[in-house]
Amino acid sequence: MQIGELSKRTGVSVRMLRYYEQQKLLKPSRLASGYRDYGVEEEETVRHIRRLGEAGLKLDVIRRFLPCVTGERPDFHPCPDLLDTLRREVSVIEDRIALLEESRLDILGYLERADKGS
Amino acid sequence: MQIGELSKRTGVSVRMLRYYEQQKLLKPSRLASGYRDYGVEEEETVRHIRRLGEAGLKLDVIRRFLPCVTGERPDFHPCPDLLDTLRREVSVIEDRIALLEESRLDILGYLERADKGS
DNA sequence: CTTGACCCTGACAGCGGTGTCAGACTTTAG
DNA sequence: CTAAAGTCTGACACCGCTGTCAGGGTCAAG
Repeated sequence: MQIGELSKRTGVSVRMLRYYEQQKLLKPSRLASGYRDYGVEEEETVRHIRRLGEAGLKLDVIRRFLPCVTGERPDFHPCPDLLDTLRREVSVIEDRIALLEESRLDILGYLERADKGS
Repeated sequence: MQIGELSKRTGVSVRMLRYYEQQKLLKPSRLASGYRDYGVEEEETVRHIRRLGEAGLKLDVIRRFLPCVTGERPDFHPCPDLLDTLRREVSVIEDRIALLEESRLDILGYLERADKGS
């Protein structure tokens, strides 16, 4: 599968797919033409990247984490500092969720009042 | 209260407090010296800004929303497009929460496996 | 009066991420 | 063969946000 196809399937721009490769998150093989050639599993990998990125993980953290997520290296023995990073990341995510829920209520509360008032 | 004090109380850098003003989110009065002079209620306003910003709202959206949040204008009659923006924002926030929870489980799941494996 | 802490404005720079453009090559369809 | 669509690399530029620095004023304590 080449890059345009993967882009369509994942909704991630061609630009960003190339960027992910530059950041060593993807390593597509190349056709004789030089075109990138992605395997089917890369589609799922891209979704993982998006999810984790959306959660606020920096790409360099994702890069280290990815082999575990994709199961590419189930035996992967991460260095303790990655584990620490991830544990910290989890609590950051949890804080973030809490904040989002507060904000959500802020806005919903206002919308409700606005509905009543109109 | 001047800017350094407000910064200490809110944990928001002096730089950002000035930036918020430039973005019309705060309008402190000025002392004869030209120093900014914040009222006590601004402290709460700043926390609101942070919460909403953390939730992904852009400052220009927050700017329009703020009068409602602070109750500065409880009678405020927002234009419908602000309401639309906010409704959309709520669903973006909800999507974001869902994503965060997925990511959280991704990471927790991995950490658990790593603990077992060690 | 001097010193140090605080404040002012304005500019520059960086972050991670993203779009876009130019110039060149490849592939596919007509 | 030709034209259109897809791809390649590399660069430039912007976004929102944030830090930092320079050059200068203000204020309170010694």
